[in-house]
Amino acid sequence: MTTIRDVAAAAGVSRATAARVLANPEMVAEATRARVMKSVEELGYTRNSVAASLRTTRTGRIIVTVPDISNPFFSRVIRGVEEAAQKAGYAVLLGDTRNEREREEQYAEMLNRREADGIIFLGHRLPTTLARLLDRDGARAPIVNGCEFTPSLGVSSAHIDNAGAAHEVMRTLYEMGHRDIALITGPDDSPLTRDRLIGARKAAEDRGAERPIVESGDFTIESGRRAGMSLLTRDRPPTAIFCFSDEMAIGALAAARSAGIACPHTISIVGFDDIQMARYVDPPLATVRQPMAEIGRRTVELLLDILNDRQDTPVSATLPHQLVVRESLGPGPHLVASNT
Amino acid sequence: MTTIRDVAAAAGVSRATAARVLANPEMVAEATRARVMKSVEELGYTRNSVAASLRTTRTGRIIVTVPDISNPFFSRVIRGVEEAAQKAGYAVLLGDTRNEREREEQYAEMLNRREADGIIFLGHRLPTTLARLLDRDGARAPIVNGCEFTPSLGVSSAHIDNAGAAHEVMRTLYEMGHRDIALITGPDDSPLTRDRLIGARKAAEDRGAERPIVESGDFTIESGRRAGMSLLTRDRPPTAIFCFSDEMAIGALAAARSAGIACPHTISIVGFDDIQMARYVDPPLATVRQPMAEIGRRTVELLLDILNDRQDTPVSATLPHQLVVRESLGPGPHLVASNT
DNA sequence: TTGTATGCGTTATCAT
DNA sequence: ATGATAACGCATACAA
Repeated sequence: MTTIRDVAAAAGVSRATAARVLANPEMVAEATRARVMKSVEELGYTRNSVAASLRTTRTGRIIVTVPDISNPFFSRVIRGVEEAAQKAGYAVLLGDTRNEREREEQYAEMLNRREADGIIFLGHRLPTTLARLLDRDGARAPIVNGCEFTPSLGVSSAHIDNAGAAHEVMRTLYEMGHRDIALITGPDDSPLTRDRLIGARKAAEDRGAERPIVESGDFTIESGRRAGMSLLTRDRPPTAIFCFSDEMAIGALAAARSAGIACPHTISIVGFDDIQMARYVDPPLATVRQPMAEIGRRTVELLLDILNDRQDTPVSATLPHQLVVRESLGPGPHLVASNT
Repeated sequence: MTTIRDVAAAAGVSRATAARVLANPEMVAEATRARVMKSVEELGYTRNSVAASLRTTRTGRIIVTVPDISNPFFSRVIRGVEEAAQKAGYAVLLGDTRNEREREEQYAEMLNRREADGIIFLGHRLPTTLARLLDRDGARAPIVNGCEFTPSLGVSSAHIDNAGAAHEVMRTLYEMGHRDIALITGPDDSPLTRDRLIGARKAAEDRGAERPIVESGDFTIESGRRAGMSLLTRDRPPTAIFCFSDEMAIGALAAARSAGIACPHTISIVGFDDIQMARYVDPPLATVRQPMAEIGRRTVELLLDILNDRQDTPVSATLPHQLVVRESLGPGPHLVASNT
């Protein structure tokens, strides 16, 4: 491989000068610069980023861990991450953790080995390696979370107002005449589930309504189908189901179809995320739109702020969500009564 | 940061010995080893991978570029890649190229800068940087393709028999009594489109049937919807549409629904890939199953073979596909006639 | 079994 | 404006 040495030799200058042409061209005389550039071209020189990193202690990489890259919500977030990172000159090291703690730790360890400058973790578990780092460096540790926010972690995060969004959905369901409402949540230990649950229950309370029935899922289609089936075969089934992910809602939709229960006529279904598929299923799915790419971009910005010493206290970036009403949401049995 | 020097000093041995404990423990005396390990623990030492890479010229990373990570087909392939890479001790640098040549080149350049040991590109365009490398090192260049195979490139690749699969779909459609068949293909310049087109036309020829009508899309839902709409509003619409991706098929399904055309009664629709959503749409989508994760894993194996000098001639790995018949595929108008 | 010494290719400091 | 030179932290050939 050709090194800066070769270039310098070919151009008849010192290594220092050759290096300067590449790093600070304006510091070098026009003629010398041209000569060096010519050698660079001729020899096909490209900088060895490993050597550069050793010297500068910067890798130009960020790690991003995600519970499941094949989940359409996360893949959109990742797209935002990649876009922002690439624009800022960073490369993305992708870690699919499959929700396994061990894999989360493995990727966190990479930060210690200096394989990357920082880490963005999507998901709710803070690997112990990162906790240690956080302990030592506080808010200056290059760690950012996406989607789930737990203030006590002391980590910057980009997310929506999950409690608020869930509250809105429930209020809308009540206004449309629904009283028997069920929830299909995410895993019980996730702050995201917790926040939405808080918002949903608060709405019931505000309304003086019964507490919603709760089934928990894991955000997958299949878990939505199962939970949906279980809800729809109850003695007194709900008239509306609010799912904490679109994929689960699509599963619930499939459950209703196979049980011969019409949506939205007999059962209304609302999802969460507004993945692309939401508008193409039958009936089109009402949902809460999350700005997925923007969440991804924002986590990168938060991380860059830390890396560039522009931030020394954790930031909680709340991005706007939007309730998207589509045909899967119809009036409930109490609509008239509640309107008069 | 604590380095191997600190560890050596703390343990009262030379740097070499300390380093050996970590790399070749069996070469070091039991007692010394224990002493060194103790220092490692106490000081919280972790190897600086950048320095190690500079010395060994191995990064332990592979680059994977993908046209669109939010495409469910690719995200599954990537999952397979990540899994296999991680298992082999490699990390994955993800590049979402958005089908833009410039971005493809950018990621290819990273190989030159030694930011990774090899590259897997999903998509059909070979960046010029890689072409140059291939020119120089032939089959020993650490470059592998996934999904699309063009023998002339001289690159190892993992994929299915696209022509064969398309042939099978068409044959099945004919056998079920369809005569007016339309195709919604991918981009015209992709070998994948070309191969499937070849297979489909061959099937028509073998059958002595008319050439299928062709609309081209770009694998997205929206392009499928558009193409589907255009096909369904023809003077003499087809009775079956074979789409080169499930997402386009789902778009076509939506088009049929909005046009009031019943599937499968009036129009049969077949997709390609068997993404998870295929079985949950209404009606469930008939399709060709591709072993997505396996394709991903296999590309990694092919790359590792090159990196470990186990392979010096390009390999074309053809993985098995499977026609999956579901309700979106029904009998055509000529079923009885053709059977008697 | 352990230690000494060198170099990987940069970047950056300090002279000139 | 340019050059000489010293790290960065590790791995390893060679010597002891």
